[in-house]
Amino acid sequence: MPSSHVLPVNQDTLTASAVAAQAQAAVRVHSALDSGPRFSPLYRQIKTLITESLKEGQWRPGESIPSETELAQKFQVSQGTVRKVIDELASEHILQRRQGKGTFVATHQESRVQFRFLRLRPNEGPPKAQESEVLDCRRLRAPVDVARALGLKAGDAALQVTRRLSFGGVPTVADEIWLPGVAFRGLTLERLRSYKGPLYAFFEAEFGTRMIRCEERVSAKSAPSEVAQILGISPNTPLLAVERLSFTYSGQPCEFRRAWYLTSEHHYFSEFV
Amino acid sequence: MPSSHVLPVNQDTLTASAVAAQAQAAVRVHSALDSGPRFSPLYRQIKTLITESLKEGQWRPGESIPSETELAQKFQVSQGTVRKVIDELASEHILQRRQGKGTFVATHQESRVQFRFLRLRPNEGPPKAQESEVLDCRRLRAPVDVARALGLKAGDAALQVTRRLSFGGVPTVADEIWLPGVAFRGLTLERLRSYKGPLYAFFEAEFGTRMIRCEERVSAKSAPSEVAQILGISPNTPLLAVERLSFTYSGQPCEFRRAWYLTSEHHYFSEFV
DNA sequence: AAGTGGTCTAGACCACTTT
DNA sequence: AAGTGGTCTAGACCACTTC
Repeated sequence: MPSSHVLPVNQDTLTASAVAAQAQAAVRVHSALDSGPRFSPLYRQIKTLITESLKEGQWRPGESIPSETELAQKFQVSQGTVRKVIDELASEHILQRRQGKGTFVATHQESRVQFRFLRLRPNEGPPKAQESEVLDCRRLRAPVDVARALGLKAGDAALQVTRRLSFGGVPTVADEIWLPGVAFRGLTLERLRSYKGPLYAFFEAEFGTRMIRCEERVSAKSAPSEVAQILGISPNTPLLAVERLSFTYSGQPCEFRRAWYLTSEHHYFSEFV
Repeated sequence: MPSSHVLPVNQDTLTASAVAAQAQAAVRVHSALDSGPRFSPLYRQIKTLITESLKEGQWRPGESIPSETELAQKFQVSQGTVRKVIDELASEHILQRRQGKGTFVATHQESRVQFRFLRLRPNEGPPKAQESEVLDCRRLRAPVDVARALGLKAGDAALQVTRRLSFGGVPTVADEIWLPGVAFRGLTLERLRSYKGPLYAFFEAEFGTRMIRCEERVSAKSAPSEVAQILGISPNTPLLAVERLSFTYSGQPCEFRRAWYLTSEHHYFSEFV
């Protein structure tokens, strides 16, 4: 399995399928292990290859990837098979199709994306203007819980960013963001403050770390005094305590957030099907 | 082949209402040489027809729908077009495919489904056994806020169900469920208490109301005294206040819930991509 | 063996965008 | 006009389930 080339076709599986286009079964490499006839359909193999390319930054966020027909030729499969791959990646918000233009790598730069990860909505009226103040940014050794969340060893280098978010001038969120030190080498308070736009767009543009998925764990707690001070509220006000763990392409955790949401004028919105 | 991409009417194999719907779709001819009104692609028209059939209860939850080849014949399209429709409905959890067996109408009876709408997870360890106590069920006139949520007129008949949920014997959730009176005529405390299984399974089996999607709005509040009493906690304990609005096939709201979650040993889990 | 969903192909044409 | 994604077809074969 040559890892030297991601664009070139995986010789083992794909050229074989080209030769035996009619007899696909011949291509299906049953995983030589004894665990039964598990095979990977072509579109899965190709999805893996394309995901690898994205992981390695071969096509960067906002750029276009090759057309369906080009990819079909490259992988020696039909356009329909490539389509199925792109359909899936588009439904995962990893790629984005634009009819007549091409297929693009999704990015956090777009306005519609920014709202997908902002679950806080005003109880009434339209969304207010958001203001973000970076209070601090320091390089520390990862505490045990942070290290476990990020898949680091306790004591590894980590970055801690503290912020205050306000909506329409009202302080509403206080949070603490933890990042792995190695991936975010060179992050400073100044760079954070000078960047305009969403944090994830900053991460993706400046550090090549693209967040594609995240988990949140929410509970209700009384405001600790430090948090109450930041938000300008009285201690023991009930707040939402939101822990967010974000993941990048590879499924690697890339950010851990501990946030406090004031929900007197806002609420946390969640929809499911 | 119909180059106009309009469904033919096949009277034999369809119910009267389905035929009506189909005829309606057939009217949408691509009449325009110059950027006239948009017409739906075939698979959208077919998706609408199938959704209508589900709405009308032509195939009930848990039952199988006709095979892909049968549907393709009925609608006079290729199997691939039917596949695309079913793919979408399956991704929305409205249908469920089972290889070698057929395609089935999704149901709340299944264990894996029950967890999709239960966002409360233990902070540590595996999920504990859940116990549901129905405290009361009464027929009332809908208060203004409930009426607005459910799309009723204030004062319309409504049902109010109050419950207490416990996990591993620990009271954790107190909620109040509001249902439209007409759709749930005949619901009584006894029937609720005698039914084993998830509430949505009960609704779908006994009242033909299938919940397919819901929205939740979460905030942090101090426990009111009535709630504190039900949960056996001290008043003013911070709780999650969760308002849920559920929708049925047609997009019609069919349930409004006001719940209080104790999050000392549990948290509200949310994942997004 | 028959029936179901799952994968794949090759080719056609449509709609949209850019040149 | 050329290139892109979007829809649709007809047919093949595979994997899984049931009879």
